[in-house]
Amino acid sequence: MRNNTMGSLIWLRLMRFANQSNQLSNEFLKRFDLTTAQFDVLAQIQVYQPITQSELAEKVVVTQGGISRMLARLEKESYIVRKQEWKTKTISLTEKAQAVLEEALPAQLMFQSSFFEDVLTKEEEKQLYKLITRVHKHSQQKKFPPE
Amino acid sequence: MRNNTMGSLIWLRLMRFANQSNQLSNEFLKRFDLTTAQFDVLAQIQVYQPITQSELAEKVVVTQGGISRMLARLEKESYIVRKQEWKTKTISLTEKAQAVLEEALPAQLMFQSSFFEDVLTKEEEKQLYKLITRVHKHSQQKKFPPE
DNA sequence: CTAGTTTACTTGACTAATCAAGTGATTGTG
DNA sequence: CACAATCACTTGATTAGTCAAGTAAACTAG
Repeated sequence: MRNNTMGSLIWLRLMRFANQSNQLSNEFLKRFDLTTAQFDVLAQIQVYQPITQSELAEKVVVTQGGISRMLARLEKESYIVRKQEWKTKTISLTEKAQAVLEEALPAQLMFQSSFFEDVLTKEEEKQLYKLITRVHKHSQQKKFPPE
Repeated sequence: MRNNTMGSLIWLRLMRFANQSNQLSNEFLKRFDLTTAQFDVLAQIQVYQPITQSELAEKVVVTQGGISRMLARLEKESYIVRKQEWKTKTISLTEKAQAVLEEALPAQLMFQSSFFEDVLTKEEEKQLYKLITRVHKHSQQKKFPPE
């Protein structure tokens, strides 16, 4: 019926795994009162602060509108401050966010790693990273799929 | 600064790729007037119809509430019909959905495959599938992360 | 036969995203 | 100098999902 190709099988697996691990990550981060999306944004800000909204949007691969809303939420929870500077808004972390990240970041890195370390050898991890990186980079070139 | 582990690097790549390819898939399916999520649900119904809502929710890994809303949308667009049977609602595809899928399904399978076929050898595809399957299965066991 | 439990589904409040249209400074250019 | 274009950001409408509380049918006692 559905003569699945190898590629479509990989795709399904990948999507289901991404979904699943995202949910588990949300569950995990609940103890820090964060969602995966919020953590991702805060971690990027920490690395690149001070940063403008549009730059940040690019880093986390979200539209301008998306980042605007996300930052509005994060500001309401006083994780970040936005300073109007010229026409640009410059974003940086508050003490609160800094403190939360200090705990959450290493924990989350461990958590993420555990998905792979528990079942793959060092060699296999490297192999997987190599393959997924190649696939990812290729997909970025793909921007405009042929009609 | 961020002493990233191999695992956390893989995770980031995987998530960004899942995100990216999901967006591209949405763009691709626009010609059929479908989103990736809708396509996924319709394809599952096609395989398993007639099926109940709760069974379907499990297949596509979404909550009861989520599937309820999704099916309400699909019904409004008359892609599916829901027949109350006892206390259960049995779902099946309409002619319209059947016709759309006939075109969309092979196209989408091709599209998904192209992410991998273009950059990996047959051998590497098998390797990637093996690794991601192991990782995915492991994540399903993981259901309740340790406190 | 009525009361309580379970099952299947819905719904309200929320997070997170998209697109497209709108706002409001800053920067050309005639 | 004024008008248009551009840039950075916001916002309304919509899709897609979550959780938790609610409804209604169908079983399961006492």
